[in-house]
Amino acid sequence: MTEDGYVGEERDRRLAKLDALRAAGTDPYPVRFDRTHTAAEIQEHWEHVEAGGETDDVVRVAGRLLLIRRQGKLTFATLRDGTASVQLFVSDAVVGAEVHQAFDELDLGDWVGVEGAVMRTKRGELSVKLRAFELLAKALRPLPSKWQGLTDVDTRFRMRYVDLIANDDARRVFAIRFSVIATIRRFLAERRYVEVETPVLHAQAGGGAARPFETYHHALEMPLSLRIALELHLKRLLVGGFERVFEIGRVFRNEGLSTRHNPEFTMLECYEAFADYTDMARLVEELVAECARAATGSTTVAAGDRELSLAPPWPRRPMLDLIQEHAGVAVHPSQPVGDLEAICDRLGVARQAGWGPGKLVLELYEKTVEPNLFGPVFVIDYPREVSPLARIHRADPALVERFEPVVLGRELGNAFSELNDPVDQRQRFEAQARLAAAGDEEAHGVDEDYLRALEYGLPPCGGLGIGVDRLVMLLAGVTTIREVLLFPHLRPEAGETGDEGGTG
RNA sequence: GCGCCCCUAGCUCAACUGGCUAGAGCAAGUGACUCUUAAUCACUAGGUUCGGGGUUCGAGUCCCCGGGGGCGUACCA
Repeated sequence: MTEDGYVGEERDRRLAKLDALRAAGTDPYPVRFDRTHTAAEIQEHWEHVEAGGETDDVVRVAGRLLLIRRQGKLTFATLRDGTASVQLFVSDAVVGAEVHQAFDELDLGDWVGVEGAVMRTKRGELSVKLRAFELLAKALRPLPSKWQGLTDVDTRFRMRYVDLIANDDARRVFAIRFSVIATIRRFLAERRYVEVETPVLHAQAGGGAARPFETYHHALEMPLSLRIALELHLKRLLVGGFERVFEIGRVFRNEGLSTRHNPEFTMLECYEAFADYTDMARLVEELVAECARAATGSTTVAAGDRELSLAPPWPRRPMLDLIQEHAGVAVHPSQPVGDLEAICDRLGVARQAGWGPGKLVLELYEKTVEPNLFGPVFVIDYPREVSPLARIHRADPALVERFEPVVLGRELGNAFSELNDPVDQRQRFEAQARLAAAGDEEAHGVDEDYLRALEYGLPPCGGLGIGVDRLVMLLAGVTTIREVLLFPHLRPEAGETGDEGGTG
């Protein structure tokens, strides 16, 4: 292949400039720059300056050069930092032809630091009237088209740094992401939740239904799995006496990729002693509304051509009622398997041999109800069989106290009144182990240490998991998870691990 | 995994039914220009059409193999 990312003569030209700068005694990569203001601060503090107005207020600002408009003995340039943009006004009359010439040697994409007085041009653009400048870092590669930006999806994700330079929308989406995560931390801290970090490497993956990534510890000579959930360690901490804990952490699931699935993704899980799933539902609706307000300024988000209000309270709807409503059938996980199988077949819901009644009911819900739920809505009370970590429902032993918040036909998370009976938990684990032995790669075995912890006493508690990436997608109005991940998983580029640079 | 679609200059896109030297805008180079805003104007340069093979007088275009990506589907958060 050609040299990776070869960009033609332009790069050679800029490399030659580096040599020329060094020969002239200029370091193209100096060590630091003292700035007095960000671009946003300049825009804000000098907003009052009128068109054509000059000030004696000298500022030092640094950023990347995005546009240059040369106009004879004047040059206008657009400088952008992490906050905003500001125009640079360079005039022979101020700095002399020599400095102006040196400024014009800069290329689009270069990082520069400048010093000058704040002014506003006759045409009304707030500007820094350049007095001196310093190249802070030379860019060797040209920026994408200033007008069309970078649209090739593969390139945008592979070279996210360029995407962030070129596309306002990429920066908007990640600003929402950072705001959501900061809001979660603040929201939970205000409610006396403690943030903890638990292991990523597990001897036994558990806490969810998913196939894990397997790895190997050489010194210990043992296989390890990457975690698929945070749950079991966080509940151990409640045994230890923490009353409210949460973790925002990366979990890993060895499954297919799609617009909604990345092999690693960010999960929030939190657990609260003495609470149940009704408390967690209130927590979720308030948390999501607060994230929406903080990230977008509103609890209303656009959903295609409709508007979706996330303002609490959200309706609570039993799963079995919803199936009755949407599919027109009354089902219950205590019904004989054969009856439920017949219902699935009649409704065209695909099933596999060996599924129990709970799994069949869940499947009916997922196929006939969930895609049609605009939301937000809490779907409550799940079959016991498909919820091995949830407490049996106080009013119906075939169900558990569990809910999923559903928005736009997709679940945002999962929560229960946690199962804290160690004897019941052992039976549930053993049922899972039988599924695993029968070939279910998403079922897991008996976690003896977790059971031992439960035997020391887990207080009654509510637990919650939220897919943070999905929440960000919702608030940012994007439809693929890759848009909300800074570096989504991609196959390696051709030649990336091979004999790259064969011609270079 | 499976199905359908896409890959042309640094970026964004053209190129009829297989037909002349693969074009354009931006970016780049040279020149002009003291209030521009995607500055403008003139000129110049820039291509392994994703890679490999094949069919054909002739392939960006058709066929086969491979690579990467997108969408849908399955599983899930």
